Amino acid sequence: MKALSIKDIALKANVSITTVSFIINGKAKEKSISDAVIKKVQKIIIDSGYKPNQIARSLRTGNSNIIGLIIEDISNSFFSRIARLIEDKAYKRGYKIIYSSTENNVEKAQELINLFKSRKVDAYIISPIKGIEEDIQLLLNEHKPVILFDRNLPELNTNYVGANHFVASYQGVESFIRQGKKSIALVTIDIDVQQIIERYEGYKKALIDYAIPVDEELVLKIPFNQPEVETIKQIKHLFKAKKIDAVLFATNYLAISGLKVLKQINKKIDDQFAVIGYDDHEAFELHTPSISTIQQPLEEIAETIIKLILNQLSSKTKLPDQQIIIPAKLILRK
Amino acid sequence: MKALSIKDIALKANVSITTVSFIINGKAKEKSISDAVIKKVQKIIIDSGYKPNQIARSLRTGNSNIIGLIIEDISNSFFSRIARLIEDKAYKRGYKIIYSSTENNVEKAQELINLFKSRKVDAYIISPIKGIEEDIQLLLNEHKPVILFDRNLPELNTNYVGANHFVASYQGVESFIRQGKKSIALVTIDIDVQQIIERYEGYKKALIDYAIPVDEELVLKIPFNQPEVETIKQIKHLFKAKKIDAVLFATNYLAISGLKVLKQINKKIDDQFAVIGYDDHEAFELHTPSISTIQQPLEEIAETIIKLILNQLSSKTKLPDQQIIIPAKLILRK
DNA sequence: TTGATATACTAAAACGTTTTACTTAAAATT
DNA sequence: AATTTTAAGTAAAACGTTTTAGTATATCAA
Repeated sequence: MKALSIKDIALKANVSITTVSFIINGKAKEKSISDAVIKKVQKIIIDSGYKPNQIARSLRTGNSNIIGLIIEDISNSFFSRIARLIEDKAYKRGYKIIYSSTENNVEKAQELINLFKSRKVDAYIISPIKGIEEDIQLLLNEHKPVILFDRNLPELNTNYVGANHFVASYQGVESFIRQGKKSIALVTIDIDVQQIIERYEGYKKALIDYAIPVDEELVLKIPFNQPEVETIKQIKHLFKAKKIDAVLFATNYLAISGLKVLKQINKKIDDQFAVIGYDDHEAFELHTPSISTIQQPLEEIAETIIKLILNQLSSKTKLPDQQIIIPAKLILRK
Repeated sequence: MKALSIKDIALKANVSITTVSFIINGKAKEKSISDAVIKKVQKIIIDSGYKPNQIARSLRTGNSNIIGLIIEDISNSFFSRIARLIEDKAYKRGYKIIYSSTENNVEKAQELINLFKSRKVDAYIISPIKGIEEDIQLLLNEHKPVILFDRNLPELNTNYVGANHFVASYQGVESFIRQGKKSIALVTIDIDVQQIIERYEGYKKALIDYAIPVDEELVLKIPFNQPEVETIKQIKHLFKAKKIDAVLFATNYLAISGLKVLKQINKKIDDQFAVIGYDDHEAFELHTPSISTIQQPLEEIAETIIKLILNQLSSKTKLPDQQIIIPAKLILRK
């Protein structure tokens, strides 16, 4: 049983395909189709359950009403939450989102961009990784709206929405210092992306501003994409080797691993030892004691991204690029 | 700068479009195209960076190498983890996944099915809700492979992959009873889907088998989709109103809410009070004490789903429907 | 030498839309 | 009465592929 086509509808209504198309696309008035015909065709469409073939439509028009979302890993709660928010907001405005994970793998990211490109998505929301600058530049050359988020690629002239990681990280460390901490560790990730570097810079700047010597041995850079057991081993080693009274984790999964270590070595979080996580996670609030964290304003980030996209899609001329930095919030928990 | 088309390649190579198409699709040998021509065309394709337009391809062939995944909520870790696994496995076999959340909203689910249908996805993986039986039946009528997972719709003749919730729930309660618990609560969700009902049935059966009277007041059915504050209120009320020594939560987010309540009312999990969650969650392991849980074998579920789909896609005849029930595992933690 | 078969390739239809550039008749304007 | 404008619609091209049904030449078997 083949699906109905516009031809079938035209046949049934005894009008031309063109007329049906005009009616479907709301151009009936402007193309001076009579009310009687409009009514008749609309009734047939409803009764028959006809749905236009979007593939044919896309082939003809070159667009799709679909926005492609490329993220690092959908199973990370930061990304899945933001994906959900973006999806909701886009949906309300008549756009669908399709998303896929890169796993921080350059080839996979490139393939995804090509997949989305060949599917003619109207715009791209990308949490990028180093190595895909050229591929993104190609999108920009084709005048496709591209919004980077979470991580910026400064060499690219496009839009970016992200949190102020430098300030957030600075404030986290500052709060440690105000509690009288002196030996403050940073567990971060060994990857050359701007937002991670900013977190490190914020950490360093705070120490310097408060005249605390920066000890590089207190900075643990976890290799990217390594199995969690390894990460746990390294964090455990740091905690044992150095006398530490506070630790800032640069991502939520590092913090989760860190909390597992604390549990394993039976080290308590208390007046002697403080922890701040990043990006929040349900486990943080629930933990005993609750874990303070640097919270990115997901709702606001999602909203900003969607607004930027829609502005661009509705404007015929290229809008100026915007770099929107949204403050992150330090949530202190006891 | 328009994208290259097959026509451009044909022109450059001084051959027909047909020849190029055969070469692209690996049919050159079978269509007896000479090696020299194959080489020449392939070189031009590589050098020019030509990528076939998938939309045109889909329009012509009616398929897309894309599998549609429809889930309840991508921000729920059960779904985001399984989405990630499915994505990985499909990707390795040359299929892409596009996914979207229904939020348990019938209309949204229907729209998504229509979206995917109009995008000509080759197969559907659906975590269904009541009310979309007809829409799914339409897919089946069109002979599209459909795999339901997590929840079954028994009135539909199609494939299903899910965990054995009845047994899992039974075993959870049984383990409570073996610990000497008598007043065992179930916090579940008020929704008419099979896998949730099974969890309730397993709970009841275990109590009956061990001659413990079933007290309906110990079963809290949380309305679906209500804000978490409400849920917390209701659980708090249950814990205060009744003398309870064990509680089984029927989903991971209910367990999370329950743990928040325990924290708020400062009730400890210890020899006097036991908790089992469902579907696992990073917070469970990290919690002090760690929370036991009923773990669905995500990896196995994902693998089974993909296998079923690929079998169907590669078979010309309709394969018999399969209902695959995979045991869930009770993970006891201290 | 003739008909069959293999080799090497191609023209054109088809997929289902949108959109441009018409046509035809009626109404309005001069 | 002749011309212009408006109303109501339509034919056909175009989007970029895949695939069917060829064609033309060379080779082979009888």
